[in-house]
Amino acid sequence: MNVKLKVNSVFGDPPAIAQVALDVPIAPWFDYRIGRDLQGCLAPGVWVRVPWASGQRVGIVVGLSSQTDIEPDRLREVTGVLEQAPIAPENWLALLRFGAGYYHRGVGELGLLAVPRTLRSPPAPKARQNAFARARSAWGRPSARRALAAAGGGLEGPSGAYEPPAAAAASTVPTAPTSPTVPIAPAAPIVPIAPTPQVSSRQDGLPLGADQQRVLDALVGGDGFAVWLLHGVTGSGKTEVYLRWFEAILARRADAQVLLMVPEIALTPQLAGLVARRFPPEAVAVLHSNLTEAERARAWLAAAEGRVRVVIGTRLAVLTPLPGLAAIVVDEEHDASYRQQDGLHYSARDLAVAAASLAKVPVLLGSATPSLESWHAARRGKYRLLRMPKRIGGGALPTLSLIDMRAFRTRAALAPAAIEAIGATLARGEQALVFINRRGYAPVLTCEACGWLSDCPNCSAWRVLHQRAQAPAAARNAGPPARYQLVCHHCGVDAPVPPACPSCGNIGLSGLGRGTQRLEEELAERFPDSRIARLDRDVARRRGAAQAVITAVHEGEVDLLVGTQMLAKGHDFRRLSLVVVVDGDAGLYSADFRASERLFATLMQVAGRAGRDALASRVLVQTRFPDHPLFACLLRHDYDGFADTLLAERREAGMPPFGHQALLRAEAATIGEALEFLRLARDIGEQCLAETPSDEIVLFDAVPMSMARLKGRERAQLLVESRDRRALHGFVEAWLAALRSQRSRARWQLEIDPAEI
DNA sequence: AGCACGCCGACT
DNA sequence: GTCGGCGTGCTC
Repeated sequence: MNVKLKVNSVFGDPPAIAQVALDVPIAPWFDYRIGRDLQGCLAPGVWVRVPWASGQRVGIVVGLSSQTDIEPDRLREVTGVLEQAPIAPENWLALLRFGAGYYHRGVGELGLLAVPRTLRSPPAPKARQNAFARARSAWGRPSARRALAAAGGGLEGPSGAYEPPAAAAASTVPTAPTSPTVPIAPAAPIVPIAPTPQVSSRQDGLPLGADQQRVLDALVGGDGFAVWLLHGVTGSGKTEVYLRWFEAILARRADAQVLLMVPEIALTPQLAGLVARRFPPEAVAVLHSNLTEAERARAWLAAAEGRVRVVIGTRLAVLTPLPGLAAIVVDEEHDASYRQQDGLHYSARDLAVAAASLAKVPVLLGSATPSLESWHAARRGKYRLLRMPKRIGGGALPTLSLIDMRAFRTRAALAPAAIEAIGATLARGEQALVFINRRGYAPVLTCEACGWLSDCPNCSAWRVLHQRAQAPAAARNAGPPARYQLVCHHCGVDAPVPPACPSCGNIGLSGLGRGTQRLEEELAERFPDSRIARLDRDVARRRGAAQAVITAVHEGEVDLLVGTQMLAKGHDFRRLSLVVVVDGDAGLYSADFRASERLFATLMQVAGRAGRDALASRVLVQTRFPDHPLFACLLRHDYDGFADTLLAERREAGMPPFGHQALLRAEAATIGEALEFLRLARDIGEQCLAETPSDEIVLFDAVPMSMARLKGRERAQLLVESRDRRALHGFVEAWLAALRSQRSRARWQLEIDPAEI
């Protein structure tokens, strides 16, 4: 490609061009002329208003330059500075630059993602008050912490202003080192944090356990950037370690801020509540997707101006500017909800590590079942491994056993042994949990007689059932309709479903992982006298409904709890002594190579729900594959064994974390159009490779996606793999440039490190 | 991504 | 006669 030639140099040295990041996905930034009145007022991190098409937009200056290659007559002028906005700290800008480069997106796309809408929309000329000023002045009011109270389960913050000791009140809001001659937001008092617990917590007054103390000592003794991987079983007291570490860090510097990332606030109310009670309420901000716009603006601004010391949030919180960032904790770091699944796909866990590195501060990744990526990094010595293998208070881990479902040819969801165990538990007056491990996996085909599974002739992946796209009318009349196909999501190979088992000739082939629909009826029939409650997405959609169910369980108003994924997390039910996992192998065989890693984590986690209060507890896992090595490790509570086995497999297959992936997804009105675009993209990719030979890159064939017929549009995807991350990113850069100049009716998007394929 | 402009169906 | 469907094109 030829380089472009037009460079409009501007006379005089003072940079006359501002590079402004906007939330517009067509360029990394946009150049604007700097008018005379704004000379010297602009610097990286300053928020500005700029003209955009027929309107105005809010953006952030990310650079200054004396030249541009935009034609002079198209170049427009910065309208003005948002003087009420806090200057973006350098650590945040650095994270945005890194993230934008890594995900091949614009700085503004990433950076403005987490900025509350009210703050990033251009101020209305006739608005009574500036959005920033409004959000700022509202923070002290009790209503501002309603969200915190909700998350924390009934926290009542002191009303009115908090009066800090004089020493702390003297400090000011830190500003970016690049801060130019722009008025700074009024300094707010910083809340001091004492190094000792102030309010009661679960472990208050108790000394830390030996493991906890050892881990805390290691953390507190660290300095500068480090990634710590804390592998601690459920109930080992990770939360208390986080809190004490935070207290130590916050006590060191009056402007220090810490970030606690959690998978989903609504599902980890205990953690949020604990933190909220441990620190002065005005020192804590909670950021999650259930906040109202006003709440979000207040919390975000308080964090961005350094007025709060502790920020608790879900994945988006990693993109909050924190001028005093001093440490990050990612709790349950393996959790899938750290990955943004639509729009701009990113991994908040990975960004947290990058943020820590760029800010030269430590980050702690905590989990009972670390992601294989993190485990591998720890094994290589890149991350520092810390262990807490025992439950605090010497509580025993639950006893796990398997129920072999191959013995039952009926479609009943529960085996007799499971029903019997539930009955015995209820008879003792204890609680039981029936866990449904349902997920939207495309099912693998299996033979009910011999256990054959639809493997792929080309790779180490499984082929999964796809509903065939509508066949052309001519073909439809031609013969028996082949409604299903077997498709490999990895290499793209497809074939009609065989009429009989290729291994034993049996006719009974079926999709794996069906048949939990009747579960509740079955339970109601079997245990008519028990109080049954259900908790799943549908129930949780209603505001407060999930909390109501959980409260009822805590108060002993429920005997039998039936639920999905959301019950696997965080909750600590005291009288729960039995967990039955209905479909313990859902996802064991799936198109997605990460499915078994997720299954193991889910099963370990749900097992951790049982018996945290010293009741002798059991976990029963129903499966049709009791010989699978995953279960052997699970029964022994052997994470290491499982992870190392899986790592060896991944190494063999060149899969992450040993290989790296990018996924091109396309969406069009018909599957034909989507595939056509991807085939073209593949040709273009091959050309890119021919120009810049890099034998490490593998482009696979386009795969039509069956499940995703959203809004009448069809989707397809194409996988790219490489052993060498740099080579992959270099290729992607060139490939994207070529693809963008292509016009197609297909809508497409490139995903780095795809979560599911 | 928004948001304009622009050219064809069912409604007061 | 209009309101409105979303196809196409543009934004420093």
